Amino acid sequence: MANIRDVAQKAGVSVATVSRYLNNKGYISEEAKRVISAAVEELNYRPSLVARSLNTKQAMFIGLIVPDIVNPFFPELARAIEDVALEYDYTVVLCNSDEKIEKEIHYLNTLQQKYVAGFIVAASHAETSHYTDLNVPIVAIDRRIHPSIPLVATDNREGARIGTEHLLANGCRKILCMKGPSGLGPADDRLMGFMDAVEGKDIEIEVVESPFQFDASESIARTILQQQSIDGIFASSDVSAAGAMKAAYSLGISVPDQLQIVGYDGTMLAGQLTPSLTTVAQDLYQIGALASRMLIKLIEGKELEEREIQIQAELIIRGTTRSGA
Amino acid sequence: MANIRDVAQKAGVSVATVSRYLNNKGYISEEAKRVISAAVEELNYRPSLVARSLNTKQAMFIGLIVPDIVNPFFPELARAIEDVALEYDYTVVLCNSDEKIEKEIHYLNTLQQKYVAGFIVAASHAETSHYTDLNVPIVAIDRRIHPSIPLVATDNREGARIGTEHLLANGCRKILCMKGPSGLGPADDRLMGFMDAVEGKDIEIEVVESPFQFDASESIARTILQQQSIDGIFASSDVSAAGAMKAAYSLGISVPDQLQIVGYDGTMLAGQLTPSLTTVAQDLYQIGALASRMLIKLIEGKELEEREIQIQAELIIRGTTRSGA
DNA sequence: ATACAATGTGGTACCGGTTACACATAATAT
DNA sequence: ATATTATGTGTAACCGGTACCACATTGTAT
Repeated sequence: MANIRDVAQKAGVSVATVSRYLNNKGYISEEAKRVISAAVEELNYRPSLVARSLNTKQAMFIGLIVPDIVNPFFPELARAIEDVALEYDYTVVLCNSDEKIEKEIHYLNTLQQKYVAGFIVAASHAETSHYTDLNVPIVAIDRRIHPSIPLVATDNREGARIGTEHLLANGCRKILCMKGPSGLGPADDRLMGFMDAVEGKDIEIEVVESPFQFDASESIARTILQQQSIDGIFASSDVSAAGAMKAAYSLGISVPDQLQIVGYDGTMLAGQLTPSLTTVAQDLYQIGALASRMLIKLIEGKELEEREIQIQAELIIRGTTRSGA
Repeated sequence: MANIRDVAQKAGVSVATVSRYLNNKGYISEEAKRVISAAVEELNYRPSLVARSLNTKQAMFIGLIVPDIVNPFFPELARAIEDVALEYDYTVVLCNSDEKIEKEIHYLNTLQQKYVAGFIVAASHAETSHYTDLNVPIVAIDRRIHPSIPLVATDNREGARIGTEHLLANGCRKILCMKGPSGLGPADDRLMGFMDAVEGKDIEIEVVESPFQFDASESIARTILQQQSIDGIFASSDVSAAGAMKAAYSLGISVPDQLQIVGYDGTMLAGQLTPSLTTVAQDLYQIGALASRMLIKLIEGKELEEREIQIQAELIIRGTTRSGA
């Protein structure tokens, strides 16, 4: 593989001139451009990005830390981030944290040793000091890490309110709220939104905590559906809603006739279920894309107009509630 | 940030000794180890992996090229690859190709400029010259790229045969095969397996090509279900099967009573559908893990015992066929 | 005519590691 | 006693770029 000195020699100029040509900075004559371009072509020269990074102390990639890419919430986010990164010639490193603090720290360290340009993180901890004293730009998605760290997320409280109102409007009178893990910002916010909607109304409610996992959600829902006559479920994630649908099915409870269900997130999964799931959709692609653009701005040293972006959640009415098809 | 010279100075030794210590190669006295270790500790020194890569011409990461991480087939694969990579201190770069040859080439080039250690690729093309003359190790998953490139995949023909036999055993007499895009190795193999199973039997069949996408699959299935009295569907992917389930539901055809459906892949999606989908499962995690281990062997210059690994596919009987729950 | 900017180019130190080579000493073999 | 090997360490070139600085030349303002 040819290096910059080979190119300089072949073109009959100095390496400094070649470097200027490659980076399009400083003065270069048209003549020099021509000979260098020809030499680059002839040698099929590609600059070593590693050597470049050693100087600039910045490699053209960004670290994406998510709990688990298998959770259908994250692939869409990852996809959007990758699309924007590609546009700016960045490359995305995928890191699964399993919500374990040691894994987060491991990746933070390792990637910094590789001169990563920045991080996008869907964190999961109250313990955040390892994020706040980083010397690399970072953007949080979905969950707030710390007031000092820019965030892109949806208005979870409002979204949950809208979703719950929909159940109410459809006549539900005994509603189960499957809230997410407590301590997790969005889960708490969604619970608040749920409460906002039911408060002061003549509605029976039941709240249960359920992880963002299918199997656990199914069994939790099954237990409750067996004991009580629930006519509406507001689930804090599509995965939990899917678990609830399965539980209802296995108990012979028909959806949406006897039981109406609203999910949250607007993942692909929601649309692929049968009947398809009414859900409070977050525009996951947009969240990812905005976070990515934000991070790149920070990397480039630009100022952010807004440090926190709230996306509106939108109710998508489908087959698990009665006003849907 | 401290560098190796700082450490050497603080420890009162040369940089060569520090380097030997860090890489655990060559002779180092216990005394030297102690003082260096102390200096490293005190300065909180982390070696620059970029500087290291510039020498070794190899960065500790591997490129993963998939058509689209949003397709539920790939996250599980990616997860497995990442887990194994982590074990060996590699880091995974996620690349979505959208099945476009230019994007594949772009990533191949860019990552080589970054001294990527190797690639794992779920390719999608007949055109493969850009893969074969790479000077970096590469392993194919799911789809064969070229006889010269190691492969980890399942026995698609056999898997499809087993899946189809199951429909036959359950009494289906008019079966629709939703095959994948032609030209794609696994899709063709699965069609062959389907034919193997129905050949010579008194069965009516119908074959239609359908992409691995939910919406398209749904509308294709709906059209055919409206026109013909199908009692069994063998779909070449879980996503297509999910589309077919939705189509049946919207036409008022009950699954599995009037129509039985078998999917393929064994993705999480299959288990989360209602009723849950009988599917020919590939052990996606294992495919990913094996491919990852294989690639790392190649990177380390070791010989492979086998250049092609076939995983057996396994039928998981669930709710969309009658012998299931 | 003189000063000063704009344009263009080259030499070389530097980023932070690795490693070939030289060299010294201690232990073992002949 | 001498040759040989094992152990331990340092010097400096090198990986392949970037960028500071010096230096020329040409154009323009005073």
